[in-house]
This record gives sequence, structure tokens and C-alpha cells, in this order.
Amino acid sequence: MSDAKIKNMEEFAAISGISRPTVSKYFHDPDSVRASTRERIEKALQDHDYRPNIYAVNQNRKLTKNIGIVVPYLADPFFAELARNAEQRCIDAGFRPTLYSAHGNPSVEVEILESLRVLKPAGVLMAPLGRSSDRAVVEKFCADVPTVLFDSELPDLGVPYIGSDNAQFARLIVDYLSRTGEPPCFLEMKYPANPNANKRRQGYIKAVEALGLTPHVVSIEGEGWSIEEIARIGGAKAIAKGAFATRSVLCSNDRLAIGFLVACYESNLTVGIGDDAVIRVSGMDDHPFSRFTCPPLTTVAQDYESISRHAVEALFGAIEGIENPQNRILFEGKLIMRQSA
Amino acid sequence: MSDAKIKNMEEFAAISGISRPTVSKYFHDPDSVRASTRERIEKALQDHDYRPNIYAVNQNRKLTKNIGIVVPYLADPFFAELARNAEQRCIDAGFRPTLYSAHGNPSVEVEILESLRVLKPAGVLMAPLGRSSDRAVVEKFCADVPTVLFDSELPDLGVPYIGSDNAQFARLIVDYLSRTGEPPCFLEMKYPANPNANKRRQGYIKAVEALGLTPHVVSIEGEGWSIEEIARIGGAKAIAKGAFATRSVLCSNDRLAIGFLVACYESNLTVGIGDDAVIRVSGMDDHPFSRFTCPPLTTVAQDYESISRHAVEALFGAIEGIENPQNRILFEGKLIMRQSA
DNA sequence: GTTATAATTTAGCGCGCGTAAAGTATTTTG
DNA sequence: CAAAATACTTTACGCGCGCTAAATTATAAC
Repeated sequence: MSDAKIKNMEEFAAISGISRPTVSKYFHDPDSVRASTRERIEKALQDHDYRPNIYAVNQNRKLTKNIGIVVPYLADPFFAELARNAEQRCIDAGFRPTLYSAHGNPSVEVEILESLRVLKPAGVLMAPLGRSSDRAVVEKFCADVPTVLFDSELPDLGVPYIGSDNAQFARLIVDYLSRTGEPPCFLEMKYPANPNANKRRQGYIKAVEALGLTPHVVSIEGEGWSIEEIARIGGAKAIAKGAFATRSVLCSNDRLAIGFLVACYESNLTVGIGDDAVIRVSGMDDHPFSRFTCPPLTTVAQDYESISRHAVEALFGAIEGIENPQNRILFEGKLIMRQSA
Repeated sequence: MSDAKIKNMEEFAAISGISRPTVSKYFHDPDSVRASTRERIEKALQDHDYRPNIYAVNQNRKLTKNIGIVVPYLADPFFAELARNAEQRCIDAGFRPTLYSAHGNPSVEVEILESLRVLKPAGVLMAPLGRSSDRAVVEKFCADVPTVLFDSELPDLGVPYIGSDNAQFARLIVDYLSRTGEPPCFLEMKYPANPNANKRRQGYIKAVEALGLTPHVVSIEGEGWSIEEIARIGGAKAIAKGAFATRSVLCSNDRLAIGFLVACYESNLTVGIGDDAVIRVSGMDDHPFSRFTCPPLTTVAQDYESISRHAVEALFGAIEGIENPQNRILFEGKLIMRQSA
């Protein structure tokens, strides 16, 4: 490795003995130059370590290779995993993904989108905050930048959306719980941040009624993203009030369930399917931590893999200007049976 | 808001009635132009919505306003929180932070650093993978780019480091546990990814011996970042073998403790400080999830706030070329008493 | 060996902005 | 009110690379 620092593509081209436009072509796509040329460039690359100035490149290319990945809350391992998955796929496709978290804050979400405009990304993968998102801003952004939404949908936006079939989630676990014991009550936040919550409640009600049973929905107070804490407090209150008509509780998501497990613990209710257990608790999502609760949480697994894969593919389609007729794909969940229910 | 899109600073300068270089100065620092000039620019800004092309700016500025934040594992909420904290501070200071996760993979960590070179960041805040980091690569990077390390130290690198006082952590909780019951055994991974683990073990041994007692270290198999699962499996084996000499277990970190709690659950050991409990479990870090385990986890809280604040400040110092004589700051932990011990 | 085709070279403009130097206008100072 | 200090404008160049058209060369096909 020579120490002489290469200043620009001109210099590197001279050293490698190839003209600058050809070198430029090589960096754009190594297969676009003749094999013998490619070898000469790569040989020069080995002992001179030159890399094109990304700012000059992006200034002149019509479209950058940047991709924005926006999630509502990165401190939630669920989104961290989704983001990681999507990130890797973008890298593999030769893009430069950048990760953004709204930290549960709508104004931060707006700032991220503004910041993304400056970056002139080829496309954006976005899991919106949901109910609290500034719909007008998101809508305008989607009109200007190829965007695919995932996890949480903003209805009638005309933007591709990849998510889960929340009704199927609810049906799946309601059937299981009812088949193996008492039918579940449904625990949810009264004002959930995520719009999936509404679909899950509706799915729960429908599934229970389909079995000829009566749904019981328990809605607890609290707003924001401190979901476990909200469930712990609200769950304990609900338990004390005797709000649960059956000895089985389906939580709207795993984070609620995790908090509710603590509420049960602190209320001296033994959770599980053993003989000594007095209540069964289950969630939805298969959150990364749900297998490490005590007892491990029975839940419905989101299809992380399929969601991220199809979201990225839909984005690549959108970047290439493909009008996707089927721009709304929902994936089914898988029942994960553990000891909590 | 006029619809006429402004193409560049030239056009915007013409519209605002100010010369381009002065407008440029304004964007670099609004206070560097006369108040009357500033007002005219800001008025034009209101109804024309122009923003400088970030690529053209970065191409010409000696130093970009980019800051890289690198963590070993973003799906760990502990790092997500630290990153979020640092990110906000950078934004407040007018920088553009970008978040990177090595996903526990040393080669990804190397790729991140390579990718960061291209971005020509003003500085980088990095929590290395630790033992598995490519030391030579990190060292070279730190020599080229102002960098501050945090959370996990690479010894003798001559790079500013902000972290926790692991020995104090161990002393704090050993004293507490010994004072309120049997002295703890120490549970750790045999080959921990994070170098803090070694300091914590040493701190544990020292603290126990200082009390005139005998340390008991239980090292379990398993490598990588699936820490909870490793602890669940290894913990169950250790329990079955009767490896714990006392009925009190101090885990090297909270994620280990979370996994070990599951092992206890599955081994029918009741954890806690109640009359029916047979074992006490505690961790270190005050991981975001540790308050939602069953029972809630007693632990030593890292000083997130101080660590991120001082790390960012040290970075700003490094960016401005300040040779920091005291380039190694450790923060003490705070005992968090919950029901597990 | 000639022709067709593909790859490369040459030459040069343009992208949007930073920045320096020199000149002009405005404000401050005594 | 003149001189000095400050702020601003004008002019001009450079950054590193994308992109294109025309000219040239190398390779493949016949």
C-alpha cells in the first residue's frame, strides 16, 4: 500500500493507466467495463486505496444511493430487529441505508422527514408513529420521495404498505386460548399509539363472537411509549377491580403483556398453564424479549423476515418507478406456545 | 409559500436581494450577518423554502457537520438508549449524527468504520464490540478521525474513553447483598464479548475478599450476543449441578440476569426476598427491561446521562483539537433495589 | 483481412457551493 | 463631520465527479 494519498479520480485514473470516465464507469458498475480493464483498476485499487468522494458523486448523480429507514422507537427491540433486517438488505443491494428513530415523538418524526429531504434519498422505508403522526407532512413526503410504509398503516394514503394481518393474529390466539381453556379477555391501551391496536381489538371481538362467546375488552389509561409501565400500573388496577371476566388475558401486544406479567406478579397472581396458575397471559408480536419473561410468553409471531423482505422489495420497485398495483401486503402470524398460556 | 422551486443559492440570493456569499455566510452562522440582512433572508426563506444542497456544502467545507455514533448492538435497548441520548446532544449542537450498529459482528464494525471514512465525519462516538473488535483497524481509525470511545474500553489506545467504574459497581452490590443475606456467587460468561465483564469479576472477587469471605465464580459456556439465551441454558445447567455455593447470585450484567431468571423459573426456584423465595438474583446496568422482570431485578444503574453527556463533550473537545489530558472518565453506579434481591 | 461492434479516450461543460480578494456601502467612533 | 471600523457585494476560482458527444482503438464476427 503506497502512502501517496490519491486526491481525486483524475489522479487515480492516471495511476491505473485508465481514463477517468472509464474509472467512473467502473465505480458505478464494475461489470460495465472490460475484464482486462477491470483488473487493471482493481490492481491499482489494491495498492493505492482510493475511494470516490461521496459528496461529489451525490451532487452530480440524479439519484443518490441513500435509503432512509425510519422507525417510531428504536429503543424497542422489535423495531431494532426490523430495522436491522431491512438495513442489511439495502446494503446487499448496493444502497446506503441510514437509520432514524422518532423516539416516540411526532415532531421528531417531522424533523426526520425534513432532514431526509436534504439527503435526497432514492427511497424511504418508514414505520410511522401511527395515530400521532403528522399525516399531512407524511403524505406530502410520500408524494415527493418513493416511500414504503410498514408495521403501521396510515389509511388511504395511496402508499405501498407492508404489515401484519392483525385480524388473523387475534383469531389465531383467541381460537387457541378458547380451545385450551377459558376464552380470553382483551387488554389494551385506551389511546394506543399504534393503529394496529384497533384492528387487533376488532379482530378479537370478531373471533370471540364467531365462537358464540362474549368479548370482554379492558382498556387502560396512559399514553405514549412507556408501554410496559402503563400495563403494570393499569393492569394492577384492573386486577384489583376484578375487571377480568375470565382467567385468561390476551394483551394487544407483547410489551403490554410484559408489563401485565409484572402486575400479576405484584398482585400475587400465578401466571401460566400449571396447576398452581390462576391466570393465563398472552401477547402478540413475538417481541425479542417475550421468550425471556417469567413465565415465557405465549404469543403470535410477526413474520419479521417476510415483512422486511417485502418492504425492501416494494421500495426497490417504487424507486424504479414501478407502479405497484398490489401495494398492500399483509402477513399472517404464527402461534408461539410458551408457558404463560 | 410560492411554488416556484428555487434551484440553488444563486437564485435564492437574487430573490432575497442579498449576494450569494452573504447568504452562504448566513447559512453557516445566522448571527454572522447584520440583523437587517438576516431579516431579509429569513423573510425570503419563509415564502420560498430553500435549503442548501448538503452535498455541495460538504464537498467544499473542510470539515463536515457529520458525526458517527457506533454501537455494538442496537437491538439491545441499553445501547439504543445511550445512542438516543448522544444523538440528541449532537443535534442540539448543530451536528448531523448518524447511527450505526455492528450487530455484534466484528466485520460489520470494520465496514462501518470504512463507510464512515467516506462520510468524512467531524467526529465519531464509538462503543466498540470489545474483545472481538479488530483492534488495529479501530486504532488506525482513531488516529485519522477524532473519536471518543464509550461503554467498552480498548486498553492503551490513547483515545478518550468514557465509561463506568466496574469495580465500584461490583463493590456496591456485593456489599448490599452481603449485608442483607448470604454473599453472592458471581455468574458470568466464560468468554464475554464485553471487556467490562473482566473488571466486574475482578471487582466482585476483591469486594468479597474485603469482607473476609470466599468468592465463587460460575462461568458458563456460550459466545456472542444472545446473552439471555446463554444465561438460560447455562444457568439451568449450573443450577442442576449445584454450582452455586450460596443462595445469592450476582450476574455480570442485566441481560445475563434476565436469562438466569428464566433458568430459575424453569428449575422451579422461586426468586426474590420473600419468605417463599430460595434464591436472590441481581444484575448490573439497570437495563431498560430490568424493572419489568418477574420479580423486578435488583441491579446497579449505569449513569446513562453522565456517560452520554461527557462522551459528547469529550468528542466536541476532540473535534476542536483540544488535547484532553484527562481522557478517561469513569462514572459510579447507583444501587437499584427491587424485589429480586 | 475486412467489417461490425463494443470499449475506451479526449475534451469539455455543469453541478451547487466555499472561499478569498478587492472594492463599496454602512455604521461607529471621537 | 471626517476617519476608522465593520459589514456587505462583486468577481473569480476551485472542489471532485457525472455526463455526453465525437474520435479513436480494441475486440469479435464474418
